[in-house]
Amino acid sequence: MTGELHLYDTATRVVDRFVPITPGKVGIYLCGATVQAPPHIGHIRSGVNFDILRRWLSASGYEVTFIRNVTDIDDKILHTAVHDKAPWWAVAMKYERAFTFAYSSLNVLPPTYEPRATGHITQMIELMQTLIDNGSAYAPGNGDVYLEVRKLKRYLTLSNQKLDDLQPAEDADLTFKKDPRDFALWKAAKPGDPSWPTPWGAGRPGWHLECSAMAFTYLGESFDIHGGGLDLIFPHHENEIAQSEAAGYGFAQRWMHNAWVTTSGEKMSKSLGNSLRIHEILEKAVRGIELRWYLGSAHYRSMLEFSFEALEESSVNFRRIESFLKRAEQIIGAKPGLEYSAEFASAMNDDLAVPTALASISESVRLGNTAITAGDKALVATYAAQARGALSILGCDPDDEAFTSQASAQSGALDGLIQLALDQRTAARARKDFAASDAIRDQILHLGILIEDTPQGTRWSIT
RNA sequence: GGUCGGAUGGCCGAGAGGCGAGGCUCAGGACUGCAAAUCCUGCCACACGGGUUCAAAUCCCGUUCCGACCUCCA
Repeated sequence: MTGELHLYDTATRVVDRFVPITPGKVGIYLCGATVQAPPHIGHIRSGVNFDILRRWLSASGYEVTFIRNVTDIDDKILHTAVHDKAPWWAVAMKYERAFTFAYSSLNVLPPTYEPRATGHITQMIELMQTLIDNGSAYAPGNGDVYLEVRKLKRYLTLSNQKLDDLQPAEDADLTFKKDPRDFALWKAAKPGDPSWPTPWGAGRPGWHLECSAMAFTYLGESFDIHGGGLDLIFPHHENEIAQSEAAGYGFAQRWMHNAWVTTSGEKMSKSLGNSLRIHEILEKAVRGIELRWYLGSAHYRSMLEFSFEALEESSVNFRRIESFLKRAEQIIGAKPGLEYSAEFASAMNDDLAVPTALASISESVRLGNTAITAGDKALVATYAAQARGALSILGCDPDDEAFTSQASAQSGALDGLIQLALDQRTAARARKDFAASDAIRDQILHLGILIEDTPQGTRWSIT
């Protein structure tokens, strides 16, 4: 692959060269969370995958505008609110915070802007007005507003389906719809539900409208990349396209969809109850940086079959790279730089071939370790910079503040105490009292501190 | 019924006509007081049956199994 970025497009099902609308700039809209429950690792995989895309675009010199929405009003939020006996807006805020926590724990960069659906009712009404004025949508008079899908020039172009092949909705309500496949832009208020006034009656947004309205507000009529999970292709993204194109917008030039995290071969789903929550994994299993490494390690279009064994194995792999960087830092006497190899770049340019990019990092680490043995400081610095720079693009730089601030609290005094024990042990080894030195090593290991003897002296790390 | 994916070594996970990705595990070696770490070597896999080709994990035909979407979904 060349030095030019190539990306897959769900609409064409082909990997081709990425050409932005405006040279040097990229606008991305990512469907973010519907804040109805705590985030599971599938949600955050999507965040991580697109964060890697964003970081690679930035590293490649693009100025990226990254919009990731929060859908803070929908049926499930209202149901949860009733169940929890809490106001719907409290439910939405609670889970929005949980998502924000999960994103930041895994070093997913905050979006350029994070618009909430409820903050864009005005823009939605404007969009609906446009669609009604040009005959694409209709308000039957009960407060609902529908898009008339039979009138569209094209529809279902992403999922490549035929309108008549779709399984008819079982509960299609034809009281107000002209066609059972017409979808709601706006839903009339029911007693007790939150509502906003519109020219067609009080109500609340349908599911798809907010993304079209917000993408237009922040990225304009046409923008470069629209992303989301595989399951959003239909109906969500099809309906976004329908609304936006009916309004005369060019909308997204490229569609990218991340695949699932699965457990036992099945999609991780809220309804099946097999979801793995981010905070549970961080409490029980691994650090944030390791979870990120794992979630980012498979290609974004491949299923990732989750298991704690695989997560642990992946973490072992990561710690090897991390420990190389630590040793390299000691030897060169400074933080390694932030470069990346040509192999890494060409892998990333090939539709973000992270697994291949990972192989190039392993190569840098191996060569770097050999350079350490050889005592070649310049080479150590070169390979350490390659590894660290590549890690940084994947959002897994161990020296990134996002991670160091999580761990550094305990160091300080501990450092001195451990040094005391190490001095005792070094003295014992000097007088060949190996029973004593091994006893120190064993005892300190029980406390979770690993001691290693190297030609450069004894080093320790927290296990 | 329609649409779309997948099946790769003990495990994870790339690749998409020839030149054995990478990692983890395991075994052996080097180094080491011993460990650990590191490096080296080894472990020749592509669901099944046909076909095309000088050459197939990769292309074609068929089969089996698994999964996703079809108006809640990352």
